[in-house]
Amino acid sequence: MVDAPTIVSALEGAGYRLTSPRRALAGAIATRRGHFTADELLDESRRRRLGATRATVFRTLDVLAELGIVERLDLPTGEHAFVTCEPAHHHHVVCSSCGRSTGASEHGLDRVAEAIGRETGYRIDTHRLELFGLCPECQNGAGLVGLP
Amino acid sequence: MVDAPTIVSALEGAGYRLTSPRRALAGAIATRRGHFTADELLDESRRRRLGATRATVFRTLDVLAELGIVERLDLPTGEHAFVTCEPAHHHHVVCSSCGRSTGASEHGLDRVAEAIGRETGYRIDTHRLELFGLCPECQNGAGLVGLP
DNA sequence: CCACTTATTGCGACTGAGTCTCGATTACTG
DNA sequence: CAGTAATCGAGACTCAGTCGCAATAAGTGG
Repeated sequence: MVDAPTIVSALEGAGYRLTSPRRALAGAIATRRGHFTADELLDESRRRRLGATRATVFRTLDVLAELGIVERLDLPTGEHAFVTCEPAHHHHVVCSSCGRSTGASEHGLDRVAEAIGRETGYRIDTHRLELFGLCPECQNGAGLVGLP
Repeated sequence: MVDAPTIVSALEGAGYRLTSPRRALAGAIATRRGHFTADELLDESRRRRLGATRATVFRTLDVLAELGIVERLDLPTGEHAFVTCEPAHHHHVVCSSCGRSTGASEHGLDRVAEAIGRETGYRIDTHRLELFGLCPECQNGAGLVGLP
């Protein structure tokens, strides 16, 4: 999770204009705990009159993804979703019950990638690891509480 | 890569009917070296009169994915593609230049997943690792030759 | 070899995510 | 405070993927 001012100043720092739809979306994204889809964000924008239409939501998410503030995620169902990322964590662990998500550090994954490079002869540039399972709360039966 | 008879007998073994669109698609898929999209397959079906329409292509790919003969892949661009898989290899390495793809074995990835589970408290059920880079041929400048 | 049952197909309409265009607006710059 | 260029809204559009239904054909039992 990332807070709204951080998102806003990242936009500013990268030379993007601070328009009111962008500020509003930054706020909406900051409150999200789990992963979210573009459509969920659009719904929230309509319900709470944030003043961001479909095109703007997608454009803003594109910009934020480019800045590394959110990351595109492909759920096992094939849906596209987004998560906010903390800079130090490069992989995401997604709860398959409640949708919460958290970052995870490398834990030697680069060594795995290296070994795979040696095995296959490929020169590996990027990799993507997505993990799915039950978050601690859902393991305790707490389940789908407290999510937006 | 997997050859056509293997695909056909897998379908048969699972109790699916061996229809002519399915045989034709099995053949088309077997010749693929890299990843391919449903639409590319559909195009080939139309060009070579394989007698499989859009719905059939998608339905067949669904079945084959369920049988583990092909696997859905999410390219970094967000496109959905498929690759044929060899049973022992559970991850895919995709060439970002020519699209060729090959399988890779675990190389300790399950230990990484385990460590991440411990770090985050999640009970990890499934993971997905996709690696992107340059295949040996493209590193040698051979590039985009010989692909369908 | 024939008739029956039922999975599968084709067709075409439909859905829903994401994109594009373009005129209007508005944030920054000087 | 005016100018300019980025951004926005609205809505048409595209494209992947799905669905429903009538027609077809694959496997089966006689």
